[in-house]
Amino acid sequence: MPRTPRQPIADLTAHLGYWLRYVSNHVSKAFAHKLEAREVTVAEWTLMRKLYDTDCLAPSRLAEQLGLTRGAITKLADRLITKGLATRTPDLRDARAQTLALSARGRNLVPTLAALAEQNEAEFFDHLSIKERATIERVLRDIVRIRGLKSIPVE
Amino acid sequence: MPRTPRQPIADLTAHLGYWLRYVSNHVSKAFAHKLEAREVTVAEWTLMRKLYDTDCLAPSRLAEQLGLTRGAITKLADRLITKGLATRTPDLRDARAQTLALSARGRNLVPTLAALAEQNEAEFFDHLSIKERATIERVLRDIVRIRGLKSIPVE
DNA sequence: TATTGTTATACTCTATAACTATA
DNA sequence: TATAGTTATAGAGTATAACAATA
Repeated sequence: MPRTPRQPIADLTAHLGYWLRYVSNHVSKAFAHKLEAREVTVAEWTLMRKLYDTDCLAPSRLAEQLGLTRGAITKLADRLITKGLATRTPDLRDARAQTLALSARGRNLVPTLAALAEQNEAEFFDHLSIKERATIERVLRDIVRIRGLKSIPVE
Repeated sequence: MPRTPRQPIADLTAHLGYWLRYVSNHVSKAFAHKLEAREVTVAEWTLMRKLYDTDCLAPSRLAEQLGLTRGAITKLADRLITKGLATRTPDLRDARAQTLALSARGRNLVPTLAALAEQNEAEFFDHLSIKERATIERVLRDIVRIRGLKSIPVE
């Protein structure tokens, strides 16, 4: 049975992008699995982590800083509020504005989740030498800088 | 206004997992954008790429090799078939079995899409030195090997 | 009974666009 | 008219579980 001739093209595994994605996907999935027991998703964690550092923030500020749309922030915030991990309060000076913050429970949970993040990091990268680690971090940071990448991804 | 004390925890950007995900997400998104003009998604491309190398394959084989469920393969295959890029034919020896293959049009399209993948790769990684590139690829491959990662991600 | 594949359902993540209530 | 936020809708990506046909 004749078939259309196959033009030789590069092996997928010849691409750095392939390996990057392969490993990144697994690291993320493993982290998501660790978060599951706490009923928090990776995207929710990102939002919580940001609020932990800033105390409180307007949805539009969060959208900018996390590289998401305002609608996406609303949805994530809704879920965190439903779970009792965050609060939404109206701004007194501008009736259009809202402020998002962690609830006490949410704030208390962050160190625990951060420990899971550390554990995940260790599982995947602890065997690397200091030098390897430095090279990778530098190269990845360079790509972000050179390509002017915005938006913070989930992790 | 007193608030719950903030326990100091590691900066997100101290994690390799963070940078990996950051860059990987952008590389993938840029690739998805390139594929858009051809009306193919990244997951569809992965399937097409696999079929290009194997000529044809049963859904269950594809599921194993791409690390997806059979249901997911059915859905992806349905879309490719709707677009005229793949075909599904019953197996003559086992009436339960099906065989997926690229259509002539699908097969002809693969080199074009592969060129887009190359272009994407170049945009993000061309500035790396040979040594940097080798280090990263080796480290990522090692992680896959050491951690025994399965499943092929999209890209 | 085990296997192959499909279907039904659901959920996360994210976007776009329309809409509401101010400013 | 511009801005802040929400809501509605949609679609990719993926999973689980139930199911039909066949082995």
